[in-house]
This record gives sequence, structure tokens and C-alpha cells, in this order.
Amino acid sequence: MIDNLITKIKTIGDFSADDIKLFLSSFTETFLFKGEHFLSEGQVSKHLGYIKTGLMMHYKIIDGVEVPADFTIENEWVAYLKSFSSGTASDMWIKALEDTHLLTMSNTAMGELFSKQPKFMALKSYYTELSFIRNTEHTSNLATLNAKQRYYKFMKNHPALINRVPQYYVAAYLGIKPQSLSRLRK
Amino acid sequence: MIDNLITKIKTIGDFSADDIKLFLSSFTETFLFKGEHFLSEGQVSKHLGYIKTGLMMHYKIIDGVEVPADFTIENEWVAYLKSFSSGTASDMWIKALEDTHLLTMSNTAMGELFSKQPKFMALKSYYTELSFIRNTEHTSNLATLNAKQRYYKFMKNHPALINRVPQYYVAAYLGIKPQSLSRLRK
DNA sequence: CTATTTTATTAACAAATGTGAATGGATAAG
DNA sequence: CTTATCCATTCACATTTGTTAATAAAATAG
Repeated sequence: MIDNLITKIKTIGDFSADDIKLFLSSFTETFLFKGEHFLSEGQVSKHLGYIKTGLMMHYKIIDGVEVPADFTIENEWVAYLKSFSSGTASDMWIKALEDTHLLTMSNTAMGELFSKQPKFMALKSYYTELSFIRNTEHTSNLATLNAKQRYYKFMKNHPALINRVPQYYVAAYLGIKPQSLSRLRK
Repeated sequence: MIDNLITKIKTIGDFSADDIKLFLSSFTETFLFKGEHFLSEGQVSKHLGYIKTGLMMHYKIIDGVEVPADFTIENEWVAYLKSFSSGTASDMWIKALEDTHLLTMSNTAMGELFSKQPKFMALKSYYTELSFIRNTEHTSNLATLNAKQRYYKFMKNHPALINRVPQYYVAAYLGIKPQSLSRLRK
């Protein structure tokens, strides 16, 4: 719910009731059906999203295979900063794996928000760092753990995803084949 | 050389001769011997570096093993943005793999530079994106390629590193054991 | 230069992961 | 409801990668 978003931003900085009102007014309600794209390869990303309910996947298509880079669920931010911040075409896809209800903020709305209350810029920095940390963590897991260890760690760190993300996506995310994941699960 | 740095920043934005002078005056010459650290775990990173000559490695220590996250050579920027930008303690080490000659800029010098000429902020954004892209690329290589393919790609994309980075570091970077890398090389 | 330590290679064997194919269940479309 | 498609599982076998240990080669310290 929105309560969660408000609670979250209050941990980042000290915002007044008016700040919060301004912040919330920068968003638009958006709905994506399962399979629909939030961002497509070649597009320039123009929106950040905050997921109220649902599940989204960042992925690249490599040799015809969808290779997930990240999963995002309710009460998390979703964006592809590389494209959003730089204004360059995206090399990543983002699609809904479930019907997903989002709050989205356009880059122009974000610019206005920042000009009216610069304190909100800290939010973007915070999210940028978080993305970076998540990616770094995933990289070192891939480099240092074997398939079984990666799967256990994934289950431990992302219990909410296990029964919602199709296994062949989990497998691709962990850098193994679906058959191998099936074997591990026994 | 410095020429290379100047050429590089001119591709990012349009800077006057005075801008360049201001920019260069923000740096301090620094020298690290092979094995010395530019950043240690637990420290808060206070400096960006631009490598004039030499080679540095970002790494974490996981179960007693040094696991490289990135390599940086002459004419590249070196920094751990997660710590530098957020002011939090670093979970990463950065050390010189060769005697390394750097230009360093402190975060206070950077703040002054940005206040005098905000255009230079684009440089930091550019570098932030570049770091992100490099990490993402490495992640998807680990997730989609087998050891041989990763090694070939590493040789192709980083020919300058092959004979300068010890093989056991290359192996750890590629997520394999040194013996396996030796086998691949035959 | 020599001794010591560190790094790279090799081999035999074990373990993990990939491949191709078949099957059954689940899900979606009509 | 029925059919078609997609997804997960299983198996046998191939291939890749890890493990352990020994040795050689290279780099460093004295």
C-alpha cells in the first residue's frame, strides 16, 4: 500500500506532510497485465515505477534466451537507470510476470519534484546505490558459488520469489539449465 | 598522459581552457607501489582516482579468497562509488597490482569543482553509468557463458589485461579454479 | 647469485552440470 | 470442455569443472 511507500521514504529523509503530498502527486497509477512490458529494448526509459502489487523482471535476450538480471516485487522500485538517467536507448527489457499495479513517475515529473523539494534527490541516490549493490552481490554469487549454493542462497534471500517466478527463469538467473535446477530441487 | 584525460573529458561536455585548468588543479599526484591499497574494507572512500600508469583491482575477500570484481588500467577512472557517494564503509578492497601512478581527487575537492563549474557533474554521472554497465555485462557473461567462452571473451575484450593480471585472479574473476583456467589455455 | 616463496602447469579421478529426448501435468485459448 | 501449448521433471549419457597432489616455472627477498 501507499503507507509502505511513505514509511520507506521517511527512513531516507525528514519530510513534512506537504512534502509527502507533493511527492504522491507526482505519481500516476498504472496497470500492467502479465506479459506486458514496462520497458522494451531500444526504448528510452521515461518512467520510474513503484510496485504496489505484482512482480516484474529485468532481462536481456541473449542468443534468443531471456536472461533475467533482476526481479522486483511489491513495495520495491522498478527502473532501468542506465537508460532513464542517461536518456539512451535501453538494452534491457522489463516485463510483468504477474498482473502488476504500479505508481509511475515520469522523468519530467521527477524533475519538477526535485526542483520544488531537492531533498527528494536523496531518494534517487539511494535507489541507485541499491541497484548497484544488488547487481554486485549477484555477480559475486555467480563467481564464487556452485549451482546448489546459488539456489539455496536465492531461496533464503528471496523466499517471496520462489513460488512466483517460473523455474526456468530462476534457472537462467542462476546461470544453470532448467533440468539442472530440477535435479537440485530433489 | 594528461592529454588523454583532457581529450576524454572533452567528449563528455564542452569545457573552456579555464574549466580544464580548474579541473586539473583539483587533482593530487599519487603513487602506489604494487600491493598497496587505494581503498580498504571498512574505510569510507574519500577519493576518486584517474590512473596515469599502472593497474588496479577491485575485489572482495570471500571465504579467505580474493574475488576480483573489476580491473582498472591506465587512462581509466578508479573508485568505489558505493562508498564514495554514500559515505558508508567499503565492503570492497582496491589494490595496485603494479606500481601505479594516479591523479586523485578528494570528495571535498570534487564538491568545490562542482560548485565552481557544475558542468563537471556530468562526468561523475558518466562514470557511474559506465561502472554499472561493466558490472551488468560481467554478470550476464557469468550467467550465460561457460568457462571457455568467458575466457575467450575476456581475452577479446581485455587484451591489455591478459599478461598483466596474475592468472589466479583472472580465474577467480571468471568464476573458475586456476587449474581449470590452465587447462583451458592449452 | 642463491634461496625462498609464489604462481602456473599437469595428471588422474571425482563431482557437477549440460544435452537430448521422453513424459506428464499445468495452463491458456478457443 | 477440449485441445494445444508451455512448463517441470526424469533419465541416460556426454562434457565440463572441481579436487588433490606433485612438479615446474617464475618472481622476490636476502
